[in-house]
Amino acid sequence: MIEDENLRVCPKCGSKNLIWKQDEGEIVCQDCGYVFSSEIIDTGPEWRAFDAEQKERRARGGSPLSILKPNKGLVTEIDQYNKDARGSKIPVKYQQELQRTRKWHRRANIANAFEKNLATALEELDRLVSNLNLPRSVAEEAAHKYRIAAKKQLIRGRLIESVVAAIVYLVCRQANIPKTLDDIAKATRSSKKDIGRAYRFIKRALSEKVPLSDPLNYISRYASQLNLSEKVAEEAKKIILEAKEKGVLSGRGPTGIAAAALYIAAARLGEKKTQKEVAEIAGITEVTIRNRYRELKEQLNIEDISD
DNA sequence: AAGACGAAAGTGGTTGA
DNA sequence: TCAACAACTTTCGTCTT
Repeated sequence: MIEDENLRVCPKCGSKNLIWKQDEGEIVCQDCGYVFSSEIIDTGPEWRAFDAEQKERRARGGSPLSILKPNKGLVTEIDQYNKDARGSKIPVKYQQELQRTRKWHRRANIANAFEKNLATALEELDRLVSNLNLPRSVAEEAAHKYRIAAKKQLIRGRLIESVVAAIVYLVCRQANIPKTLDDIAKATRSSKKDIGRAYRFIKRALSEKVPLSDPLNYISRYASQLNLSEKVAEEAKKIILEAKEKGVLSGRGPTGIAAAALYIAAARLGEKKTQKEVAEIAGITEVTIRNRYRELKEQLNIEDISD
């Protein structure tokens, strides 16, 4: 992925000294610390054209693949009546043979449906993973899990897109890759609600264990998007670690905690950002930052921001 | 004028009877 | 299945810089 022409140069400082942090799904500039988030890459010139074209095509006629889906009028059926094309009865001695044909036809169709379903899913998976700039291992793990889910008939009545997104989310969580449900939802056409529902269902059905997501994972991404220095990120991580020890964080959303810690750290090191700025990047509101900030201040003797 | 603060009411999802 | 509940959001008035 990093071999791609468009991604060779840091958009901020022009450096070519980039590394791909597989485990976090991010590309980081070694010189200025800039993190290529999926959003930044999405709006890049080459990608946008590609994306828009694809979107348009889909909007106009549905994806090219949809015609391959079952029940679009392309499936042939052999009906249950033992009549030939003119409507006259078929001789009994041929009926058994017909029955056999019917059976194989049905089996072939089922196998095809399964394969087609899988093909659609894998295509969608591929698209999602590259849109979100996730490492290859995620795609492979997700494909594996999808296959299992499909075999267990867990997809019934759910949009393939939602299930794929749900599984990607699940794999990210397990790999501690800081992507929120919101991030994933933005890269698909399914709603957050749908994906969440599919996620919970799949998680339960496959009895997958998912660790609680850690605020620490979000720090470097937010810090980069806010143009904050590496020092601030480190400071924020310290704050979170300290808070963890005192057990202040339970039950709170990880993004809110990360945002508040960054807010404090930035102010402390003279790179102050407004609550609004931080809130926007973290996808939460100012109120939540204030609440977390207040809690952190009470529990760990943190000085006031204004000085 | 913009940022920070917090109260109050609303939202969507989880949990437990 | 429904009501209580926690976390978070929206909205708004007030105070501070």
